[in-house]
Amino acid sequence: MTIPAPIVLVARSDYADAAEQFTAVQPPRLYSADEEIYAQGERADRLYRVEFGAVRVYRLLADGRRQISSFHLPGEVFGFEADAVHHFFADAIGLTGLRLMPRARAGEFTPEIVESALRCLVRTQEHLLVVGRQNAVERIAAFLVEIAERQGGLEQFDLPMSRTDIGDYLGLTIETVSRVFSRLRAQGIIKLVSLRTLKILKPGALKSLSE
Amino acid sequence: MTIPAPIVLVARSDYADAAEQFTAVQPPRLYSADEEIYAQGERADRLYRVEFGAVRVYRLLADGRRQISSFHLPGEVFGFEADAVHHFFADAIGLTGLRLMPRARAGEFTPEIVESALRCLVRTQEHLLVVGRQNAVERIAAFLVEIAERQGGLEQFDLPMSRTDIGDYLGLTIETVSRVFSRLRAQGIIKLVSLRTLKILKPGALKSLSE
DNA sequence: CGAACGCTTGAGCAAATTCAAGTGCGGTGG
DNA sequence: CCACCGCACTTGAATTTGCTCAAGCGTTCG
Repeated sequence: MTIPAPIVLVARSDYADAAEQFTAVQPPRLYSADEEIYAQGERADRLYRVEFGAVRVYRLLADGRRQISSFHLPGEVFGFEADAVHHFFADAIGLTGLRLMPRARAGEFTPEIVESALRCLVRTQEHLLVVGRQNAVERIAAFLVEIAERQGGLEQFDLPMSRTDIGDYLGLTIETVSRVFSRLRAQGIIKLVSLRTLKILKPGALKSLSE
Repeated sequence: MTIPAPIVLVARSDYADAAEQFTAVQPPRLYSADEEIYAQGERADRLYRVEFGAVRVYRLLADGRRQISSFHLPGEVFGFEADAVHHFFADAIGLTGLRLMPRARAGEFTPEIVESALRCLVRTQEHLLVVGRQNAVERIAAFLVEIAERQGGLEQFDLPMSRTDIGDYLGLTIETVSRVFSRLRAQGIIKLVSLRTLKILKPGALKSLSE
């Protein structure tokens, strides 16, 4: 089969503006802890970039069960939707600063933004493997490895989110999260400097637990 | 805060070509049952549109556990990756025809393709809720509703995939899938015309089971 | 200083998995 | 055309994992 020539999208000079909208000197919009950024059913006409703090994107069942589909840390872009309406909720975990950027239709994306969306897709698909096929210990290990890497690969870092958030991200209850943390601590694999500050003592052991 | 003007990407005349590459008269490439379409680690330089048949996209753990992140039915586009390398496997479920389309970098997408990718993202995130927070009955019900809708909303339709595939999509074992099918059948909610042909007798009941 | 909230820990339980037989359908060959 | 074979699926029993319910701890904040 013959491969046709690549498809090329060419930008107008708006491109430069697009990049600037995120790096502009204007201050980010502030959100306090647990403040809603958007809700399911709302009009989806913006993208967001995390300046500082952390964000959870989630969906709810009628009876209140919650699944967090992603956390977003500084530098990351979120808010992608297939049509004009949000299918998810998003809110700030702690005090958070976001840069807002308008979006209209799908074609009106810069290459970097499309790339962000694709990274988000791949990450979500990878997360599905964790939630669908790994046990509690593997899920927590994978989570810790992921967060450590996303925070720059340091062995000590802060968990911006609560145990409840972690459970709702990994499809576990808060009690199971707590028990696994305790077990990893007992095995000398991690150390809880404080409730929300974690130190990875045996990175190799943690990685092998996450498969 | 002032909202900057929308970003607009303007296409060259290549745009028309892009649409044509999928609808061209040349025959689709054929894949036999279980034939690999791409593998993890391979170079990702194409997109695929299903002409007929069905495709599974999945990931494996070292010990062979598998998570299918998506099924793709006729009309759907798949093969999106964040960088130049595939993070997943894809293969044909039965005899399948695919139209191939080259892709290079993320910016080189038509609006329709970007839209496809975003739909894929939303669908994956929604699937995460099913796998992370719903029980076996709810998962199967949600799966059947989803497949029925994607096949045009008919009450009778074929399941292109095996029970093993369904289990690996929903994060369940094949035995649990089978037991739930039997239970739904005993309750008169579904009827198995044959092993792979299913009729939904009580669509309302099924939908309420899927939450 | 006290209350509230987030977290931890324990005991019992339920849901889904594992292991182990069977069953039946579809395909192949006599 | 029928019988047989193999594989996918079904069903059952025992086991395990994670959940529910409940109590206690400790930190933080008013």
